[in-house]
Amino acid sequence: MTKGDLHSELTVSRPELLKEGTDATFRSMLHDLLAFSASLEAVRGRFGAFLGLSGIQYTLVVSIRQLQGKGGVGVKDLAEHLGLSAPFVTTETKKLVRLGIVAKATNPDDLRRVNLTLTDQGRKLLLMLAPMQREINDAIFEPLAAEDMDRLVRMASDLRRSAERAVVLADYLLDSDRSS
Amino acid sequence: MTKGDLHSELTVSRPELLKEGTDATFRSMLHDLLAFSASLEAVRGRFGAFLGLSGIQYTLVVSIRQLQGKGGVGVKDLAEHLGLSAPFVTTETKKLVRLGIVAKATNPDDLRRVNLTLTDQGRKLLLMLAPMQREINDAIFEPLAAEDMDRLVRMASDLRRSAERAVVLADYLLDSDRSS
DNA sequence: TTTGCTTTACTAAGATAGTTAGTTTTGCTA
DNA sequence: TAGCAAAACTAACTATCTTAGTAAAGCAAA
Repeated sequence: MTKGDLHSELTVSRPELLKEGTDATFRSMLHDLLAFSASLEAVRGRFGAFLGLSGIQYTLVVSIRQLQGKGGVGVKDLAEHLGLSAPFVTTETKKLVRLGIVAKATNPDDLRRVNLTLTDQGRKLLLMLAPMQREINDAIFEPLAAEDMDRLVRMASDLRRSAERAVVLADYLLDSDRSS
Repeated sequence: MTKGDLHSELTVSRPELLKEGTDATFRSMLHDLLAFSASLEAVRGRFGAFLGLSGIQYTLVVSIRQLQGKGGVGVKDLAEHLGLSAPFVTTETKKLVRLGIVAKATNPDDLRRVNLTLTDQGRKLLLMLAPMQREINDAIFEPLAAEDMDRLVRMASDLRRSAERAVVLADYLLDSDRSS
């Protein structure tokens, strides 16, 4: 079978990933990437546990800090930033408000909106976590040389965009398959 | 604040990631990596949908094909390969057996074990999917130059290992924090 | 200015993707 | 051969997330 063969069983066609005619290297790399991201999520869960939160609650707290700017961030913007549904953000932030980590106020310029901000306690919690984060994050990226690191920053950004496009493409292919 | 300051709010200490004294580059890279892996999972879900399966069922089918070797793969080995619990693999593979995609047989050499293999129909399904996979996978990695690709293979492998170690370290830090 | 469409957040209900605990059967070893 | 270990399974539960529908507020056109 050749590279362009429509009936090939190969799951990728880039020659860099086809050693000796198989896509084994590619599959192995994908498996590594998925395992890596599973560990990243697991670490996030540990960061949350350190603060008495679930992993997703930790992510919400960090994102609110990042996005709140001067006046706070809305439910919808926060949901979009994290790729979550707005109702889910509503219910989880309500829990964080009950815990005293997040404050919720109506936006005076648009009464439909809500301004989410961190409370003093929320900021304090994140500061308590920083030393542990530093140790863990350093451990994760320890094997990478300095040049690798710079390249990873760029590659992560490129791959994020191309993978998002690929999801759209997959939806399109799936749909044209269904209607054929 | 200096790099080694125990009270720094920085979440990483590698100088490559500290542009102008902030860890913004690092945080942004982490966000990109997590968004990338979310898209990879989304794509996996589309591959499953193409075959009438959930994302995790698709992953199980592919892993069974990869691990079955001559006589089939056991529930426990499959669960470990994917980082899942054995009971979850039991229930999901039962569904795949009902769908005629996977065959389950008692291992004659050890009656406690089970041999999971793909049926002819299962193999046929995966072959039907290959062209779409090739198109999607090529799209995902399109922005990477050939040298990037080689480096990514190596980095994925290194990062997988170091991140797994970091999870263990996080558990240790969490535990010593609890008991102090 | 009021009619109707859109946007924001919220509640309720439910799906999905897993887990832990406990049981049964088989295999292994002192 | 007694007893511990290992494999798979069942049941019950949990976390994470969605969709559908509702209510209130804003906006735009007649």
